[in-house]
Amino acid sequence: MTVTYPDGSTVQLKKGSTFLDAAIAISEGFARKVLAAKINHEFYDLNRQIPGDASVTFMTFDDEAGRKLYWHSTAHVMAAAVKRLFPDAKVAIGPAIDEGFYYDFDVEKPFTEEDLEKIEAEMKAVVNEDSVFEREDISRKDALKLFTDMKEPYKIELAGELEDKNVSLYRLAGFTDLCRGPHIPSSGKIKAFKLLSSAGAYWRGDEKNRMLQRIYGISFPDKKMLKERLEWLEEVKKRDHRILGAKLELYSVDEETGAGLILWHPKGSIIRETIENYWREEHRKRGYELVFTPHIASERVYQRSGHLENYAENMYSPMDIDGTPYYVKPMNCPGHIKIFQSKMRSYRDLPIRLCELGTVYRYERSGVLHGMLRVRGFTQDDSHIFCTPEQAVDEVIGVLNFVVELMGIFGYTFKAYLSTRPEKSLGDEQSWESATTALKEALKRTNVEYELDPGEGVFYGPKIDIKLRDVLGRLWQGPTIQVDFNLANRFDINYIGKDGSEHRVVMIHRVVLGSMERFIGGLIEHYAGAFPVWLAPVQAVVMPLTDAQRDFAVSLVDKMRLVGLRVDLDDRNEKINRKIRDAEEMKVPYMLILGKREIETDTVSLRKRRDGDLGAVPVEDIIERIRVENKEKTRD
RNA sequence: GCCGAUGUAGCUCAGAUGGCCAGAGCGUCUCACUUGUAAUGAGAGGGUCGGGGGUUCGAAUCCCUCCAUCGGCUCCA
Repeated sequence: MTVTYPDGSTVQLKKGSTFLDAAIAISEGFARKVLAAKINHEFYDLNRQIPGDASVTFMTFDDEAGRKLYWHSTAHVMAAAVKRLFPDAKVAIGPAIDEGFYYDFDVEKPFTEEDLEKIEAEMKAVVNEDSVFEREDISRKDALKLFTDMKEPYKIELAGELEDKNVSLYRLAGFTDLCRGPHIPSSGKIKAFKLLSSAGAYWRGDEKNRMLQRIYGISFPDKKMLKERLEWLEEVKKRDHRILGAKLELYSVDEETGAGLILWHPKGSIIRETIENYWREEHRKRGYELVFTPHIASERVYQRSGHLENYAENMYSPMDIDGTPYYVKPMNCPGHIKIFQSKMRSYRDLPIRLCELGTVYRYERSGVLHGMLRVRGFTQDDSHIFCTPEQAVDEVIGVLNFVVELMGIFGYTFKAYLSTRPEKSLGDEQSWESATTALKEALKRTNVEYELDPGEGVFYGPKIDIKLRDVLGRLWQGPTIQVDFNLANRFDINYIGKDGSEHRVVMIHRVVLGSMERFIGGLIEHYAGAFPVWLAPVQAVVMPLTDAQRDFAVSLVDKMRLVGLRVDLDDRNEKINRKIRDAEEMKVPYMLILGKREIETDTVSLRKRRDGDLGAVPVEDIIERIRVENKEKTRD
């Protein structure tokens, strides 16, 4: 038979040859790397026979599919180890995830740290045995009987739901699992792995179900890769905004004040204020109008908006004002709508772009709170654009261009997702169709690449989600652009058209930063606390060597502050080494060292954080340098 | 909310099996030193041992309960 490789070359193999044979035909070395094979979109284990003439693609750890099956296979190894150590454990599911794998088990007692170590040791044994993954195709009926005999209720449930008449089983080291496959040929292919954590997880993610114990892990074909991965995790830990936020005195959360409520300290406030000022400027430039709306509103408006119907579980209990219940606002939309409706609007007035740094409060379950990233009170950089249907595409384009520019300033790249109509949703098919088309058109015309996220839209309209990629390659929820039919209808938001009659507006809801809390929390990690000059709470510290330079230092600080720079004086009775160390620890971009020599020559010894000594520089040049970076928003 | 872990000075952490006034380093304050590119030295002050309740002659240590934090599940700006 003829096997065709992806590059178009072919090889003749005798009938009954396996995929491994086809890989060996390329080279022994390549065959060692190959994990599984694919014909069209169907995956095959390497030891399976090639069904006939075919175009075969091989998967290795270098491609995503290969990594996933490698990790998934490691999950099997882990399950085999767990079953050996805990024969009563019931197995649930064990998929690969973006970075690694997990397996859920139903056990009497949650796993402890020591258990994980034991499981790791047992996994090593399974790997050393170089156990082969054996596939068996059986009827669904037989599978059900098998898992009933094995007393594996979760597998019975899963097998019972499969549509196919036949299902596949995989056996490894005495452990039999219901699994579609494919797998790596044998457990010996796993060269390096580590179990990372265990935690409770509901069966099928539903809190009404029993809680299982999930173990997370990661594996690699090379010890070095595991080491790099563990170092990466260390780096993530070092950048944790909760640690850096405290160390750099940016914010705190206080138990007595309440969980999930951010206290912005002076240094954190400077960062926020700087971003907010920039944000306001950029919005005015683009024809947005800034507004303020109240923090509380009567229940009537939330009845009308539908929040009490659809969003009540995220809203706090009302307070009584003269017999009427009032709610703390969970969203800014009603306020903006009321401003729009305060007078008749002509098509000539549109688009109207109202924006607000609006602080909202939402109930979040205690277990989900997380530093600045998940809080109960936060300020959204919110905007609602009211426009005609014809203007919608251009408005979305405007927002996308805005996003591109703004995210570039912070050094983020991003990925866009278009979420379409979910099952539970409002509005007619035509509205959804035209709004989704408008979003697509805008993405196309701005050359923003996107992925489709079918059925992931909000109930009131389709949306574009933009995920930011930080320096460590992690994705963060960023800007969102949503078309909202619901509110436009509920509030009956109209404009007078050319024809003199009323028409429904198109309402576009969007945030660019998301919320100040989440955005800045993310920025802390993105920059590892070392904010660029324009955002740094302290841009420079002036350090006199001895008291003799103190007066000169004070006048230098004053001079720099006068031109708007954020400068501190470190005139503590400490050695210069100490002052430098402390400023480096606080991630201050510039250190200005003043000694006798400098004063004589009207220079300052300039030191850049992380880079070190830059030598003596005339005072004016230093001021200019920092001013330029401040103005240009230069990143390190 | 659920599962597990954790909570000792401003910070990082010691304090087996319950037993004299609860310790260290860093930071803070005071004094000395007047300093040349990542921690000068000495001294002093600082703790309801997360809150409440209980067991005990005696609790930071054991039990109950609440709160918060951390890792997840679910959800989300």
